[in-house]
Amino acid sequence: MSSKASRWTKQLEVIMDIVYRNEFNLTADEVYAEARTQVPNISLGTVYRNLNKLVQTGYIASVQKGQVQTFSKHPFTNAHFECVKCKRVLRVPFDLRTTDLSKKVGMEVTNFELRMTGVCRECESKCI
Amino acid sequence: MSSKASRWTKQLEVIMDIVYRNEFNLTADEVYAEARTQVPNISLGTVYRNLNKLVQTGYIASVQKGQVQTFSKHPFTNAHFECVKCKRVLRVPFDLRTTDLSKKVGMEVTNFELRMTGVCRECESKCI
DNA sequence: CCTTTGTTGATAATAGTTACTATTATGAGC
DNA sequence: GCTCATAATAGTAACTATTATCAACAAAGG
Repeated sequence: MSSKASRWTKQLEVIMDIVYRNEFNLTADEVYAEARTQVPNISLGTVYRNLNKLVQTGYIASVQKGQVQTFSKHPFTNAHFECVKCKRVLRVPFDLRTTDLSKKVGMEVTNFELRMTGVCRECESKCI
Repeated sequence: MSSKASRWTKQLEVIMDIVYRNEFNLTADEVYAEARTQVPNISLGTVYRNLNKLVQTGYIASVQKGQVQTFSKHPFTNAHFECVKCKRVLRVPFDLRTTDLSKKVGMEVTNFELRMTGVCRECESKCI
């Protein structure tokens, strides 16, 4: 149990709400832009702080895309294919469960991402 | 086939060699430090340029760890568990083949990484 | 040779994220 | 409600990893 009491702020609520209302992965900047419509002078640092807090407490999940961190309410179904040529990241369907992974690694997996790399169909056919 | 001819330079060779001699994933900085012992005035930009070139041609693989990109000769067996508390990244054994993945997604998968997140055993027992 | 063009080193620039600090606001106990 | 300790905030600077820029260089082919 943590020794430091966590406080429920307007900002935290707004950020949590944005992630939960959204179906897809959001970057911190996207959350920031959305949050500013509700709390005009909210700071980007606050957005990062609260997003990371929510990840650590397990309320939301974080997935790395290239060099940017993204956040979503979905703690699963994250399989991506990244093209080494055009750098695009494509979502691909994949059935893999956190419960199965937890058993395999012997630790509680709350989220996962399967990131594959290669050359996408488009670049392959273009012979870039 | 590419239209621009690629040249085999001393720097490219040194960088390729470093990655191939090493069993584990290296950051660009680590490759840079090592490369400087052989080519004292090599530039960090050159290291990045060549590492990315090697990734694109498929000679080496790149795996994202947190916010840093790492490079390795292993194009497979990349399963990691990242703790959301202590931020450590642990390697975990996992059997998953690129050939099987290629079939599933319908594109040639040259490399993949299964990244799981959760709370590691140590942090779990400490109740941080 | 001489031209073309890929590569390099040095450095500036960028992107994403975190750290710092004075100020504000939350919430537990009165 | 009011007080007070302190967590959280806004604003901004700093930091880290990576990429872009560019003059100088070097290899390959006529």
